[in-house]
Amino acid sequence: MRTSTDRRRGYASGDARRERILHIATQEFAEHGYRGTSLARVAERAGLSQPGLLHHFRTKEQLLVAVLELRDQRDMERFFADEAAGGLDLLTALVRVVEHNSRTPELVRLFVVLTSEAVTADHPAQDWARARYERLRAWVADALRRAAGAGEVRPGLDADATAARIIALMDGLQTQWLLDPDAIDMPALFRAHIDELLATLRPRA
Amino acid sequence: MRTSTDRRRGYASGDARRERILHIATQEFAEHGYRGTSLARVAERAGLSQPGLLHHFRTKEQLLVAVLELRDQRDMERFFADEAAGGLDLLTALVRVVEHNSRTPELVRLFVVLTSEAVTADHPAQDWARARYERLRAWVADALRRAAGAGEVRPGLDADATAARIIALMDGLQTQWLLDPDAIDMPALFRAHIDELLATLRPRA
DNA sequence: GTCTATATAGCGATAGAC
DNA sequence: GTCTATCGCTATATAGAC
Repeated sequence: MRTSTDRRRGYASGDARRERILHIATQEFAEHGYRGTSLARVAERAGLSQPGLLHHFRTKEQLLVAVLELRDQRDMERFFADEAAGGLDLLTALVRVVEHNSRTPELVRLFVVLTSEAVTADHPAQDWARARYERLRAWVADALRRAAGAGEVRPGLDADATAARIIALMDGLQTQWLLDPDAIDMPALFRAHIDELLATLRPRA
Repeated sequence: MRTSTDRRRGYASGDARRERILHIATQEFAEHGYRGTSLARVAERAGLSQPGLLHHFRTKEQLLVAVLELRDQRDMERFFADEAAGGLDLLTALVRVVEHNSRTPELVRLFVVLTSEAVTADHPAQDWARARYERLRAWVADALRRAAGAGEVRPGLDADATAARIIALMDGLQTQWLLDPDAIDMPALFRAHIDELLATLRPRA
């Protein structure tokens, strides 16, 4: 929460501190989950006291929400800066996303941990997780439908089902990969799936 | 921990109580994860005090281990009683597993929650989760290799990669399904994947 | 085998001074 | 905006009586 005094002064230090807190909180939530993360530890690593931290984020839950919002925003920027992939190009763009993910395990861990923690009772990230999946599925399904409309795809494809399965595969591979990175070549496995999918999707393939 | 006194008396009540504790602990771990579960609540629901609970399981971690061991054992019994599926029959058997899972959401939740919680730092279920995936992958991959040896499958199949992808899909669908059961028809989506896989696998398909 | 009582520690959040 | 001090609560685990 910025005050008008901050704003008059340019609020540089306030925003920098806020950013730093969010950065560290992201790491801690990824490492220990929401329940396993302690505000005192986040505060200590950010170089302020625990009540000092709660001056910027009134509750632990608000800190989590801020972390999730920042991540969603950054991911969107990253993807749409890459390209506005319509139709089947989206699938090869997703392969690049997975390749990028394999270089940032801590962010992958954040999503895996929080998404699954969210299926427990009364978890503050529940609505976020549900909405995120809905958005992802709709996004992939729409691209498939556009591809079908453009004749890139043989008719009879169930776009929603295919979208759900692509996302499920991405997620499932992430968990196996985080637990045993040497045994699981996540990008190769995902690429193989997309390649096979494209082979069956294309008309007269 | 049974004592010799229990054993002489037939230890009926002791074992029954132990079973009851494990049953309730399974539900609690599924609902709240390991970190979110309180021994006091498990004890209360089991009808004894919290130190009374710790008489049967010396630590919270040992209670978790006992729950996981019991689940693994029950699942094995269930599957191998169903049939000893070798070769490609295993894949249709997996479809039946997913159908069964869709009728026991709480057990699915247990695995989803604990497996993902296990990717956090210093989690007591980490070794269990890693070993379980290794076992599952080897099991599916071996069946695929047997199918290839019997000529059921066209040559050139990467059994390990295919196994990892099948399991990843099962897992990813579970998460989406738990968050939004009405939007995700988990068994149908998994069956569709297996059907397509079988179509590409069979020689001259 | 189970209890009460308690040790010990950590948690999130608030009050109020500066 | 940040601090110290503290409240109120919950947690796991132990001691010792019965």
